Amino acid sequence: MTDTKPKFYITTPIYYVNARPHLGHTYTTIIADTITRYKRMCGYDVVLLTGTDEHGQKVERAAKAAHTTPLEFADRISAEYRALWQELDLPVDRFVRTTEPRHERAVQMLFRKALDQGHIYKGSYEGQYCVFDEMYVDEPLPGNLCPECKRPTERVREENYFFKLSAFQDRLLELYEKQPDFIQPDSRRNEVLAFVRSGLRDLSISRTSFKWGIPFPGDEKHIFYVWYDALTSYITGIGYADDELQFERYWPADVHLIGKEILRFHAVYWPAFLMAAGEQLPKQIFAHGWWLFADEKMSKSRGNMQYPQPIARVLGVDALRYFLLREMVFGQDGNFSRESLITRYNADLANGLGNLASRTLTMIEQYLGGRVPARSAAEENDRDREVAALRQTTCEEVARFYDSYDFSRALESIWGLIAEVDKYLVEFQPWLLVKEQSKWARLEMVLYTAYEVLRTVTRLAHPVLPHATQQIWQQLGYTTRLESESLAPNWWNEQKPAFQVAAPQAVFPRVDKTEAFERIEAMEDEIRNPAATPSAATAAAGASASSSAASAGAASGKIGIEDFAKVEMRVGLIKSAERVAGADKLLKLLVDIGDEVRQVVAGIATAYTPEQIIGKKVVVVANLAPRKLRGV
RNA sequence: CGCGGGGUGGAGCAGCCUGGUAGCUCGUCGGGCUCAUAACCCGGAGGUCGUUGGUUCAAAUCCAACCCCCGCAACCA
Repeated sequence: MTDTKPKFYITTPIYYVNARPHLGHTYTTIIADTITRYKRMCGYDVVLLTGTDEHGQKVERAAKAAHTTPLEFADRISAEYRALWQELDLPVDRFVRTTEPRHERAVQMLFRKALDQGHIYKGSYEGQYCVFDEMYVDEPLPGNLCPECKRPTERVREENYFFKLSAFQDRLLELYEKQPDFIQPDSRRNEVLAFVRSGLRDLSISRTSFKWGIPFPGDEKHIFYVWYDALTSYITGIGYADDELQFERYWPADVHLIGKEILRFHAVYWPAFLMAAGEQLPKQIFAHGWWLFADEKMSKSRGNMQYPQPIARVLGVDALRYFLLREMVFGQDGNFSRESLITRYNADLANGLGNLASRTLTMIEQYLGGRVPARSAAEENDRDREVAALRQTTCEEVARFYDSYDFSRALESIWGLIAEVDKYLVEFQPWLLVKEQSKWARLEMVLYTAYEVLRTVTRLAHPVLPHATQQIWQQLGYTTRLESESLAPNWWNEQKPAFQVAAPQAVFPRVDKTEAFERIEAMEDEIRNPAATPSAATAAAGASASSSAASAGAASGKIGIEDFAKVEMRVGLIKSAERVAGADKLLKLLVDIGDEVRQVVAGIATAYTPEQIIGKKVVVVANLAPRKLRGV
């Protein structure tokens, strides 16, 4: 059945597990989700891919610092990403982890094809290497600092496998030439053109200095360069090495959505890697800008890291989506502030869409007994026709903007239509018409116009505001899922069924600015500075960390998956156990959880004696904040 | 000659590619209305569009030079 529909394959980057998901990742994923919803309403069979990039020296080192293995470390962060997308209702069709076996197969397959075509050679390279950025410094003079991170570089001589990037310079330039929209927006395309024209050097695509990566087929000393590995995930997720039919259906990708900082990898390396293997190229690389915070780049050290959860929890997921898509101008950087977030929420969502829905539905309910108004040609005047015309041009315009991923303009256009009807209602004052029976026909025509616009706006805004629009849709009297309604061209001419509206309910209740601000800020602080991590606490104090043994724990209340994902559970072996003086339920346990021996206090003395429990294995929540119990 | 982004009424931005009455949101002042989530509507005040020079009948918009701000260690869309 889906085979009859045209396909649309879209990807976000696969996010590096070195960082916890923040507003930036969320932005990209929200755009991807919005495009996905839009394309589905236009009748496409859409596949949305995201995932986590889990290899590389940085992960290896971060894991070591966290006293864990790279895989466990990656597991944890990867789970955080999945939990976040779930919390924000961003359903992804394919989630690729670069540590999966299928991905390893895909990378090796792509590589073998390039190898067979003679695009890979083994060479030795000696130069100044920046360990941190995992790259060679251009001018290999000893003592040079890394141009990226200004750290000292190390003299490294490596036998590496090289990819003949230099051989693809002309073909790449030809690609940019023939497909001007391959890289969007245009300003980004110019950057890439300049870079490629300046000359491409062959690229070392293997590493031997560390182990955390995908092994080279036939030469186990080597592992793949992280970008060769990571980019391949775009084909892993649609069956490159496993499912030829699926791969043929969905590849090439219709758009790779990325942030501007990884443009070179996507616009230069990736097409070259694919060309070398004889695979088709993605149709478009779309690079968006960054969110700045008070004009500064988001960064941990500045303490202005922004997380999406507080916004979603205080104002709702739709408010977050609306703000991000409305405020960021096409291809540029955007400024994030809670002030403008809340202002936009109140002005556009509460006073704009929410209020229009409320007043329209209330009047229909009060004046027409809830019956959906019908159009009457006899009562229609020029002004009505003007609004109807605007309704149609808005539909067409919004489709164009959505098609070019210009969300701020699409939303502006939709909101222009909302404002038009607010004006229209004041102009014809249905609340006065209702007082004279002779004007009831006219009244219905006015309400018809308002209803039509509200219906239109609800549908148009659905890709951006999936939850609120569904609510309004039901208040309009529909029982269908809005996502299964069409946004394909000319949908606006379809007949609407006759039925009763449902009771109006506020979909975007106004919020008190100060209060909302403070709530968001408080949650933000909590995420930024979580209670001291257990490893840090034990290392610093060498003292009491208390934790609950799962066998004794009884969860009270329900937690969301996002909370569960934060819980780090470890299996530990109980080394010793003793009763806690002055408490008849508590046992003090020393539990070996692999990289440390943790002291745990558990309220299980009534069920187990110390003798019984020594040597048993238990599940421990390893990242529970330490607390003193009975002085232990 | 490092790269990139930007300088437009109090704040945040659009417009610049495809020159032709300076627009939007918020704020502010005054008025209207009462269906609505103290909302909505109308009107006002407020800008020589960073500077200088050039092209042109005409420049925020094109060209040149200059000034200023921001990002370019890590995290990182």
